Amino acid sequence: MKKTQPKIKDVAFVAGVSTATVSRALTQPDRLSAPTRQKVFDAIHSTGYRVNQAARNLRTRRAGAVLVLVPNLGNPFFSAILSSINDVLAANGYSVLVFDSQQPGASEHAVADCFLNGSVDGMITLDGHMSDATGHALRSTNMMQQVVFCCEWSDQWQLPSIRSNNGLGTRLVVDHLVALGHRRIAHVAGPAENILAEVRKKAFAQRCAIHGLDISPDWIVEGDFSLGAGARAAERILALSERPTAVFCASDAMALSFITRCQQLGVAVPQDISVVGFDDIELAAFMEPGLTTIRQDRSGLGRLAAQELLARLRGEQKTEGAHVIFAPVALIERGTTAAPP
Amino acid sequence: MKKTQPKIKDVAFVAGVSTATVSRALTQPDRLSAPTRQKVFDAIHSTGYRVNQAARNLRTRRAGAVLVLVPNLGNPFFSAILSSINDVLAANGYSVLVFDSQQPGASEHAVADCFLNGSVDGMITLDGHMSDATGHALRSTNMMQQVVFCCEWSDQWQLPSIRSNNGLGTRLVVDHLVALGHRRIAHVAGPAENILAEVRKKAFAQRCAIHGLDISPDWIVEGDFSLGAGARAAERILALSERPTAVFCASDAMALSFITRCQQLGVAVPQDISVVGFDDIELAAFMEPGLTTIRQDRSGLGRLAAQELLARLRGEQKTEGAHVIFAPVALIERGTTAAPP
DNA sequence: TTGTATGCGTTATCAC
DNA sequence: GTGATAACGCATACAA
Repeated sequence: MKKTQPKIKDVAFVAGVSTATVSRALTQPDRLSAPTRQKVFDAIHSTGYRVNQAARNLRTRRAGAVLVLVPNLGNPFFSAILSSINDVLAANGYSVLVFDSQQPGASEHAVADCFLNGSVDGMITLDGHMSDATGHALRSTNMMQQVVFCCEWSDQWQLPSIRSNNGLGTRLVVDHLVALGHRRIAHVAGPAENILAEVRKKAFAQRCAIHGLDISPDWIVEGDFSLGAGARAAERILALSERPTAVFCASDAMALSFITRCQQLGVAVPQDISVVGFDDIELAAFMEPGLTTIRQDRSGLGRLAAQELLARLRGEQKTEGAHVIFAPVALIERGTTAAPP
Repeated sequence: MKKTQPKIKDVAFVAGVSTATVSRALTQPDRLSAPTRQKVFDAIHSTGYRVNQAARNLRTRRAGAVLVLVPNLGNPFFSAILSSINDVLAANGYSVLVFDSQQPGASEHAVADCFLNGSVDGMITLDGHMSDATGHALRSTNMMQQVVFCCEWSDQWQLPSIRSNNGLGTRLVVDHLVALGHRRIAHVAGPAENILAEVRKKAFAQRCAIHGLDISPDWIVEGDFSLGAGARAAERILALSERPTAVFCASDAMALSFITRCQQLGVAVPQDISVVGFDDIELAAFMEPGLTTIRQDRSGLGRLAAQELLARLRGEQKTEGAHVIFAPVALIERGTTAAPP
């Protein structure tokens, strides 16, 4: 148990050099001669020295930390992405600061504060909504270049965005169902204000139109991606006089509870009605029947977002405005889709 | 777009006071007269001043940040706890730094570094394993008092621990099954080196003994809490010549996939075999039949851990060593348990 | 109650 | 290639 943490001065004394040299050994080892460099490293080792981050941050005006804004940390879909973001950033020496954007109280200004007080070098946000407070804070600190959207995005702010190819995913779903012979397809959408819900719903309508399908307004049900929403949607859709033969749910969670409610109401999946999800959460492969769904590359989304941000933090990425990178999606055919009854 | 962030000196100039007064207005407003306090606040507002965290941290030798160590961020069970930890800490002005302890590369020493370089004031760990590197770093920085276990824990390090009452939960399960008439009960455990797995397995054996049940060694199957493990366990248990009539799975994930595999193998739940889980994840209520399980108070666990740590950071909590707080558990009876065939 | 002056531990700017 | 030294922005002991 040491009295106190050794400082750079102590290392310099032990190594018989100046503090400047020790500092250089840490940040730009090439600029030192081999022997002195070795002396310094030995001294660092023998003293057990670690740089004081606060002092370094103060001097360099950097934070060595990145803020990740997650809407609902409890949602496993997001936490998987957070995990891969964390991997990449940690491997590059950045700390990851997490904020839950859904949390009522602090978040509104807390995010802005992180930039204003310099405790963060950049941000990856999984939340397509960006508050004005945040936007202004980014402007006034010239931080707009160090913000990356991941999964969700906002057209209001012209920022780089890593996202799944939602349009393609939706088209794969419709094409798959049409190929099976379905002509009456329903859609359980996400919440109206959500960009993903909007894009998928629009792509769904367009693709149906291309196939010449008539989609009744009753067949478009608004949900919120949650388990509860899927169950409620099932009740509404199964009660319709003209019942669809297939349903495209905008999330696996809604698809799962949709199917459960069907079973409870005596409707067989896929014999009576086909169901497709979106996400390919791990459970999709472990239910019976397995869930046909669109796989999103969650770890890829996180990794790409982290790499894009890293490039910007290094000043490499010069592209201005909305730079969109699409992560691949794929249709995973399992047991919840079949030919219509 | 300002030229540069205003500093405390600028505020002092505008308010017509000294920098010390501005600093005091921020940290101990009571010690100022009402009028000067007002002047300072006005100046802060008009200049758009924000404290520079790095400078403050350097001066106060605090970080204003807490490290949360999560084994597998992608696991929804942990992320739900992380969420409530985050809520409490954020509300108290602490940033939350997240680390994935399962991640192969950095984590081993990265955690220790956080303490050694002073970038963190304390830690909540959801991982019962604490590396020696971390332990020594805690010792040498006198940080042992600012570490709290949550969910999992380690008897090796005498530290405060917030945990569910795993023993009670397990007893509730056994009693429930026995009350239904079961005498042959299997257990799908967690991985051998996991403290939760160990505690639940031991409690299971003890409670079965109290009820006079003979538990065949074949009926204890080691898993790893994952979906894959539940399916594998089902295959093994259903193949036994002397098949149990009920199974207690140490996690809901294993229970889910256990049930799915049963269905695939033509074994009906709960008619042929009863299944109980542990955790009460959200999905448990949205499957058919609903999963009988032990509810853990995830948000409570996180909240209590955060509060315990906050008290220690404030220096209030004087209790030394292993201070254990049990979060309540409850048996949630749903549809996967019934009388034996 | 308020102001003055110093130092927190580093890095960057000069010299040499 | 290396050393002396001045910031970085804030909080606090001490004076007033």
